[in-house]
Amino acid sequence: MASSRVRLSDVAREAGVSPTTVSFVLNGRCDSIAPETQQRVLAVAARLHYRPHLAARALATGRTRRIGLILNQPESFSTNDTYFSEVLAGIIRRATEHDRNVLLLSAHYPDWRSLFTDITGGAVDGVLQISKFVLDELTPALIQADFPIVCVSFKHEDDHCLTVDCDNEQGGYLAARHLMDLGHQRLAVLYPGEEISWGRERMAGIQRAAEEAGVPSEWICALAWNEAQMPNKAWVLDAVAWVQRLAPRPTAIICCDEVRARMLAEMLPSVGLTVPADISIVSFNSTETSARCVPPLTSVRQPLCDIGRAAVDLLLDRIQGRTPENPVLLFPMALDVRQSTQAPRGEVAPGTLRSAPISRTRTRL
Amino acid sequence: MASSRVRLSDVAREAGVSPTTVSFVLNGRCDSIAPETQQRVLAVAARLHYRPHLAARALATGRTRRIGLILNQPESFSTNDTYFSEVLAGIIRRATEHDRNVLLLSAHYPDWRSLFTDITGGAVDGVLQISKFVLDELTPALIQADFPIVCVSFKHEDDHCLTVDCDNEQGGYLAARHLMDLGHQRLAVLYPGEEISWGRERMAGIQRAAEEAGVPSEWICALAWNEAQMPNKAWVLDAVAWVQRLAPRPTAIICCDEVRARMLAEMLPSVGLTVPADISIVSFNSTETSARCVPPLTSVRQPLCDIGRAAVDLLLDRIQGRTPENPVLLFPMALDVRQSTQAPRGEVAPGTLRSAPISRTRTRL
DNA sequence: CTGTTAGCGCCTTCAC
DNA sequence: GTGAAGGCGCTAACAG
Repeated sequence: MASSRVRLSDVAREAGVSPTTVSFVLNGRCDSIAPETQQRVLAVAARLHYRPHLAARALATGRTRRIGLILNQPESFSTNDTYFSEVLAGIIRRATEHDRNVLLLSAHYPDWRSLFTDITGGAVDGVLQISKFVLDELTPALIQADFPIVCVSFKHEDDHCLTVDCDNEQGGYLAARHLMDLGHQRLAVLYPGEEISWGRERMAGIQRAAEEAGVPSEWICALAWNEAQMPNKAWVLDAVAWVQRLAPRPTAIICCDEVRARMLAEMLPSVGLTVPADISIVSFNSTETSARCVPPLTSVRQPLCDIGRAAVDLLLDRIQGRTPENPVLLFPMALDVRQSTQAPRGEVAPGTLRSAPISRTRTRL
Repeated sequence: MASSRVRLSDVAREAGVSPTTVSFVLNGRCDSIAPETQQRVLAVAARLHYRPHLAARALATGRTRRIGLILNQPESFSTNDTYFSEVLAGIIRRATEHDRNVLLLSAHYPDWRSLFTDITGGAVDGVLQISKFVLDELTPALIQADFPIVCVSFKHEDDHCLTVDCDNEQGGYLAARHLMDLGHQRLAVLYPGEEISWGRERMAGIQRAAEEAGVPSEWICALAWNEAQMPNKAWVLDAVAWVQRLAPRPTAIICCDEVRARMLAEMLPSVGLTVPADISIVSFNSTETSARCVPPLTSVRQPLCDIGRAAVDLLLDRIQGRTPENPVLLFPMALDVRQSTQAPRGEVAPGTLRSAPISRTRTRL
């Protein structure tokens, strides 16, 4: 049974029409085809269990109806960092709605060139890249080759590049502003450094809040991690030691990564610092990871699922040649206040700092 | 620039050889080609930035070098159930090692037929299916079409079907045995019912442990959830109420799902039951989800990443026509004892039950 | 050891 | 409204 594949021509012959007609009917180009003929073709196709051969179609049309998702590392999934998973869920759902499939492209390719070769060799019509890539050569190469690409949650140097991201500057501002409203003035910031766009931007927001509150910028101390590494306990331990060494000790920590924030919350008590009594913590992303910490972490939320969906939309537009008026799409962030933040003890009471109400409208630079 | 794609024939012409030669060189069939010619071809290909067109190759060879992963629901990722993510990480890594890509196939297709059409229409060379499918028609259809498929973490009716799974019966046994060794005799079991293979099997293991310990099977009470639904609080609340109504009340709960187990641990205190003082909990999977509960959950672990890897290996073998001697690959489970289990108060002391040491070698039926 | 040739299955611009 | 014909880029027999 099922000896050889049923082809378009088989359907045509069986229905007594030409291949063209069948192709037209099956691809919706049926404006110019007798309704009766359409019915017949459809019926025959169904009866024969005709299934178009995707590779043949792709060869003929130059389109695969597939989009690629570049993974910096397979562990992206297993860090218990649901950030990635939630964005992915949005991507998959939207892609499916558009009748597109998602091809996972692992950066664990032997080298970036072979990945580049596959991508531009017709594996997919376009790619989504989440997070700054470990293989720094790939992105510029794709952009230069004019291959459709959308950067998700990070900004490429080239402003021209399609991007979906959050307003990280605002996020940083929200976090710092919340703390300063509570009376905190000396802050420790844990972040991926200035190389990573969201690290840089969040820090900028934090500094804007400090300025606004009249807090000297030297009171904001920052420690950077290596974003190429997965979160690990050793680094967080070092960070804790670093915080302890600071004099005067900061009364609050802003940690730009959820997994590390949780580790932090777990480790601080063991060095005698109770959260939030002795030290407050603000985290980012606000997925369940934050909510389920002990104590539940105050966290800056971003609409992860929407980001995934928007990225797909943008990419498909680009693939179809439509250039959006604005290449960079920014989503707003919001603060989820939980139990990891409170006023510092014996510090300046809230309200004495010079600052405008947090709900004030702000302008993006 | 980059006007039109560089083709194989371009390389051939430029190198002064035939397309065949180029094809051979580029595909490793170079046993029969002068080393010098090879060098020349390779050099030209590199100079011209030649990149083979994947669709064309797929059309000619009938192979895509892609494997599909059928997702029952995009939410698979975002339930904070790292189970799926960890298996996926294994899959991706192994696939990449074999120079294969993973195509995500969402069950959110309009209907299972269109998914079937894509799959058998040459989108992928074979598929991995994790968890029993919501669309029950797809799997049998693929199997009947003799399309390469590997079932991961569930068993299809057809024993013939390639499967990678854990020894769930053993897992159930380990969980129950641990509790009974502690002195528990009345157990509540939360599971997906007998329809789901791992539910059925774990329950069988639990009952074997009960038998072995001389515990009457009526003392093991089970409540089934609907596996087609994502874990939700309402169900867990009902489950808690159900446990409370049982008389005599069980002293321990075995919950076959990690997310629900965590919810359980969170809700029980609110009805006056302390874990583990009043009631013990054993969970499954033992990912970070279990470890980070309050209290950390005793849990039955399975080698999730290895399962993913093994599934890929099995599928690729099948695709290449190699039929493994044993279609079903079972991984052993192990028990991670944490803080959610302890001896019941005022119950029979450990040791009085008739049972062999847990380390005893056991035979699979 | 290398070149010639004939598809792989579908799409699509043209005439009819 | 429908059919004929060429081509998408690569592979793999089969000669030579």
